[in-house]
Amino acid sequence: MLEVKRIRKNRDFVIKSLEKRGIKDVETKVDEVIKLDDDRKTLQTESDEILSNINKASKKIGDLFKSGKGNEAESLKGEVADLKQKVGFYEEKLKETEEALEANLLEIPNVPHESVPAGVTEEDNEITEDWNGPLPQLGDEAKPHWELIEKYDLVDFNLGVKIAGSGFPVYKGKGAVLQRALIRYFLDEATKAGCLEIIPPYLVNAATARGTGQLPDKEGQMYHVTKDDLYLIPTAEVPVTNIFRGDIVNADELPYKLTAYTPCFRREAGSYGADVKGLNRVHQFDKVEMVVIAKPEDSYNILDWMVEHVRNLLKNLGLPFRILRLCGGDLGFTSALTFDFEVYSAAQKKWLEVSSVSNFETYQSNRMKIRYKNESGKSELVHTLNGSVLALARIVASLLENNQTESGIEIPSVLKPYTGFERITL
RNA sequence: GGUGAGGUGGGUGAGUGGCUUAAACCACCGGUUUGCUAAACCGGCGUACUGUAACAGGUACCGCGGGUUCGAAUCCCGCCCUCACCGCCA
Repeated sequence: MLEVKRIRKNRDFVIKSLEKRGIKDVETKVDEVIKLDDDRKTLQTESDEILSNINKASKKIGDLFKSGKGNEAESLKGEVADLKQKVGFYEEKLKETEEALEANLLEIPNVPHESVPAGVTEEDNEITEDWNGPLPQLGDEAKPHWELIEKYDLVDFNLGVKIAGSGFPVYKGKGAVLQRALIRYFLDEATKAGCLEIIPPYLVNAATARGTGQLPDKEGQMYHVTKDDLYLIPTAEVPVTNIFRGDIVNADELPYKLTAYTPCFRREAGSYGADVKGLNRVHQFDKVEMVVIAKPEDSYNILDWMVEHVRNLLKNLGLPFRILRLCGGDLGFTSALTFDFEVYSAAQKKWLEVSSVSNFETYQSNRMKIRYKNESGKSELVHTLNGSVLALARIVASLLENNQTESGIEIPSVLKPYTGFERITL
């Protein structure tokens, strides 16, 4: 959530920036927060003063008893009782105000970065880098990936339905090996780029889900194990960023660059049609994620660095891709700036989102209280960033479609050391 | 799942109702001394809110939430978590 101090300091700028998201009544919401914060301060000051008087009186009572002046002590007790009643009232008010303040803050999304274009739908996203080479031209006999999968027996969706339900693919043979090869390749590249590899828990508690903002905004997106009150992770971002929840990290060690492979579980309630065909949108998919904890002054350089990392992966895989700067309306609730990567899936003739690289600035770290000591020794919130490097299912879809030939599916050369085979054939 | 023990600052760990303003030690930072390093000595060393031009000052925090009391780390109740042993088990 946003920092109240920042809202107070830059009220007009915050309002103007939030309007790029196309949400209503921004000004009202912002001013409500400021008003509640004013109330909170007043109440805090008043209740603190009374508490201070109670503390003084209590000390005095102790002294009076010790020096044998029991009578005076008894009359003081009466005064304290009055004060306690009064402070009870203020404390209750204070608690209500704090809760209202927090509830209001949770409803305000992150302030978009100045470079974010105003806009409502994905049509308004800015293509910052379009594919300037030729798109793969496939012959008439070209098949979409769900037919290729069947032809070469790489993934079995029906088996997944039998075991779990729709949207839970079962990878088989070379399909499974290709999957594993991609995971290893992505992890190796992230490690080479300086990331520490993590294998986190795949189930998380509510506090963790709240930390990265999945709760309360995206509750319906996650699978919930009610018996133990745990959530299946929708992305490695959730457990990995929460490693630092509540910490004051060592400034000298920043930035922390982490990477993790995890399966990702998403309920995708309400999805239907061509969107969910084949591997386009599934309930369980594999992803390698990168998470960075950075000093505020470094975070946008790191964002660029992450974008460059993803660009290189896609280049090395030989997949046509484009990069989008998300507009205000399409930008995630907690993000300040997001670049999406889309690869072209030649048989479907569709662009598929395979990576989303975001800077959350202090929005997550404020909720999670991740801080560091700046040079003058003051605690300051860190910036958090994350990005997919990359999401597997759709990479596989595009790879199969783009690389199909009459004699089989060609494996990109960077993957050959990992797969151990050069093409997928009948 | 059963039984027991326990949760105190960055770490170890003392503290069973008011000289606790959380001891002491370690770690860390600064200083003195010093060929260098080390040692010794001195000082500093939590978080949040509030407050101030900046200091100062105030309040809260000893797992979490309630309660008793003029006063709670300390007493009472509930919850959570950790550890150990047993059972089951990759």
